[in-house]
Amino acid sequence: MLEKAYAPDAVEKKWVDAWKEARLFDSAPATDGRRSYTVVIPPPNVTGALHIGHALNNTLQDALIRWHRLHGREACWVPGTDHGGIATQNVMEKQLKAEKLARHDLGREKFLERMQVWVRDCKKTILGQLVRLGCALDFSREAFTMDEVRARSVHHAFQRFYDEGLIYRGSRMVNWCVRCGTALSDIEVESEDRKAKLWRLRYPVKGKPGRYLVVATTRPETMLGDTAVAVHPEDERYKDLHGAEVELPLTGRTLKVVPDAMVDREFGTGAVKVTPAHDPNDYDIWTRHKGEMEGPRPVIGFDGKMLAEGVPAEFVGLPREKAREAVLAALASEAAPDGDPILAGEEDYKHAVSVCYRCQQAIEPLVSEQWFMKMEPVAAKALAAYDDGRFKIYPASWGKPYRNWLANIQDWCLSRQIWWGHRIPAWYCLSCNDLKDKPFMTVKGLKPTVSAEKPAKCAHCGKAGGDFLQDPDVLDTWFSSALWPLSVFGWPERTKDLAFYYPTEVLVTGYEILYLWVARMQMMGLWFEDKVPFPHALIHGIVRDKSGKKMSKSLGNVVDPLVMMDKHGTDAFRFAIVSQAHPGRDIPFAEESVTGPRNFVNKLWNSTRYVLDYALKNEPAPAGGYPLEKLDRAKLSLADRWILARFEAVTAEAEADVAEYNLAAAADTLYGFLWDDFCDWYVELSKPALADPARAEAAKTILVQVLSGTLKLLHPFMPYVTEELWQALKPYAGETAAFAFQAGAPRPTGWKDDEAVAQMRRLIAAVGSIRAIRSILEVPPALKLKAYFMGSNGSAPLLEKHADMVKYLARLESLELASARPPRAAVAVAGTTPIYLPLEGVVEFDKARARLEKAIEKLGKELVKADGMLGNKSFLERAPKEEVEKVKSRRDEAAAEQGFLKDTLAALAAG
RNA sequence: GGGCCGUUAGCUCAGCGGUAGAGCGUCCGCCUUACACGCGGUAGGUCGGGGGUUCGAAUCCCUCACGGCCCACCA
Repeated sequence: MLEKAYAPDAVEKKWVDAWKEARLFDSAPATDGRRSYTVVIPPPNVTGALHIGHALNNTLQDALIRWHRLHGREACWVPGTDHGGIATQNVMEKQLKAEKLARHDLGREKFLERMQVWVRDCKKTILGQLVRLGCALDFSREAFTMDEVRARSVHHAFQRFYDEGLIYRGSRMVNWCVRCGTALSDIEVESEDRKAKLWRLRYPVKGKPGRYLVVATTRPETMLGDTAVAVHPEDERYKDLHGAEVELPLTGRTLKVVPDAMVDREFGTGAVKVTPAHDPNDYDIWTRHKGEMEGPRPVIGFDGKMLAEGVPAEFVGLPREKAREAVLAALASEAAPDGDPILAGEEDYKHAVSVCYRCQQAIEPLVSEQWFMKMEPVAAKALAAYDDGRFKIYPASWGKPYRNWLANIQDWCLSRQIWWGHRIPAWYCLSCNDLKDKPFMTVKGLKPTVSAEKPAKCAHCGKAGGDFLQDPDVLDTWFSSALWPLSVFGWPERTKDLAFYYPTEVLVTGYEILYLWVARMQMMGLWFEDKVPFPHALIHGIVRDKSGKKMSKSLGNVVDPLVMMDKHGTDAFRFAIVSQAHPGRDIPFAEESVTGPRNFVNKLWNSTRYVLDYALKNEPAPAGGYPLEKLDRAKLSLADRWILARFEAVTAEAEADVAEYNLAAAADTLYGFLWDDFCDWYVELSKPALADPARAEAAKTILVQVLSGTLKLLHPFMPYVTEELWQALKPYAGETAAFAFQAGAPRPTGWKDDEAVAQMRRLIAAVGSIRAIRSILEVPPALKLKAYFMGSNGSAPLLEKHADMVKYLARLESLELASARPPRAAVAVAGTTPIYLPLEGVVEFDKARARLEKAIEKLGKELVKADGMLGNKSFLERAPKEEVEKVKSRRDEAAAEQGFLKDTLAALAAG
């Protein structure tokens, strides 16, 4: 016997333990021909606890895994975590900072040791949260992007790309994060609108006294590194200055004036100072005018401070921001030859600043030596896979941006100057490479030997057993993430797992990492295995706070999933987020949104209590339970046939929704079925049926089977409560599986029955109509009324046949056929058939009038509309016949009902 | 500067070519023996504006407005 109320805590704990004990979610390659259904988790970074976005992401995956396991696939959901590169290193650096330490105080080795300890704890937290959320993960397969197996995958991939000439070392302008101390790839840079100033600087033109070239800049400190001034080739104002020279203030250096079409004549002064060492555009200008101007002159170092070389002593060593102030001060006091200051103006200006996606600090573009990967050939494969439909994105609207990104792909900067990550498997023979006291980033022409271990001999000089230095940098964390669907199955080894589980089925993730991760997995999978790693990607939105703002610690609007689970139960919380996860939409999460689902859990609980305690009276289950197969269709009641048909239809609907990854729609469909169809109508109608020995057996069977079937369909969304309830129903349902997970989905029963559905719909409407009248006219709820219907066609035969049902549901004393309209009666309708409710002495008629008039008016509008359509020749000729029929019957019903209401009104007035 | 998404009941959102829906909230009435985390009923929308296609448009096309996101080298 079930407790009176559902207690989530105890039940959840019970099943977590039982599932674990049974190793329920462990998977092995099937040998009986069953297909795999594989999902690899987007490995959370080991940066701390999971947030509500993870809860959404993993609930969706869990629902898919459980759904397809119920449908007979060999489901395998691979858990794991990501080492998380810069993000994780930053977490550790913050901890160190609290201890007044920097990573260099510890040294690389000690630092990494500490990281390992942190990672161990963090994994435990994360995996514990996933378990709590109910995730059906195969923990025997837990992987980490930096464990030994994954390291082999990474080294192998690097080696192959290097051998194929796709990975190379080169000098480029890269996005440098001064705070994180590392280069970043282009997609790790975000742009942020910031308030700034636009300053005007006057550069004196050489040989033309009194002539100045005025440049506009947001970064005056970089003027120290200027090597040219650019103007538009067609700009009349400056045509005479092409090839002229200007003097760079504060330094006395000479700059060339170069014409370049990139310059916008409308913006600023139409003249641009060119700093090829610190601006990507300027760098490009230099590449176009190499013979005409000096190349990059770096003035800002990797630490963000002004360099010594070529910088006036007063600025040397100043951080960028301070240097800006100092340079501005100097330019304001520095007089040009005409006596006026060099600094000629300042205006407010808002513009996009490139910032680091991990620390939001302004990016400093710097030229350095880094490892890059040439992406075009790899992207071409992914592009082809997308175009020919081997890879599909849900919702499809993400396809265009995805495609666009691949089509315009840039080389990928792979190396990071941090310690936490896969060390780049490149070694430098000290005979071939002069590395004495030089930062690798500045050494040109290095000759690497690529190898996971210290190489036996140099690939360049062939010297064996020499001294080698391993590249100090690590790989972009996304490089190992990109290999995830391969590496978790042991690739490049030809493992049985790889053969059975790869390619995986679907990748579920948020759109913020579509390029960073999804696209790269596609590229890697196609390049190495010639197969898409997953044919489908389900791209969900971001969970925001209830006002639509992004959740963030600094805003203090973060919702902790654990707290939600504690307060409302895991199932209610899961159902709340899934029902809001409409394809392609962000989710504004309000805690109140868990209330409905919590009530639904309660509803499920009590429906099952009804079936067990009330319908089955807690009697022991007969051998084999109450199978549907034993039902004699000819003996079923209308309600029986109706609920079975509805169940069949709803099952198909939910299946179609899930096939399109529209889990919110599936959840909604099942919610509505259980609550409205099953509880509000079938359960109510089963009460008199159970009291009737001729019908009791069928009612019991249908209650048990439909409810347990619905529980199985809901199990992917709310695993705990459905497990608990399904277990209780199991013997009655005649099921033998140990857990709901293994119980199999409801099979089609063949109970399609359009007639029953149509008839039931009619009777439900009739009951609704009677109830409405009772309620509006304030008939005391407990009072049973007499009712009469008339006619021999329309719904009359149906009412006659199912008078008991209507009587029970509408609280009628009697429902009989009458030959004449009873006096002083209100009227309800069943289609075109009137149901009269004599109300003499029961209510005050005045109250009914206003309401009747309103209803008559409303029906009048409907009639006008329907008549308009039916009077329209084009409609009659061109619309499908069934549509015309629909309108006709709608018109007839409205006309009939309006007639009854008018009669009623007249009758009331007469009284 | 491109591209995408959104604008539907008081709130949060479904629906996306055939009479406007759900949940929550409102209001009225009910402790009717599974459930007051409940039951029954009720009010509330010219589906952002304007054009067009169609027998018919919230749903398709164009355009405008207002939000939001993504991409892009305007100093």
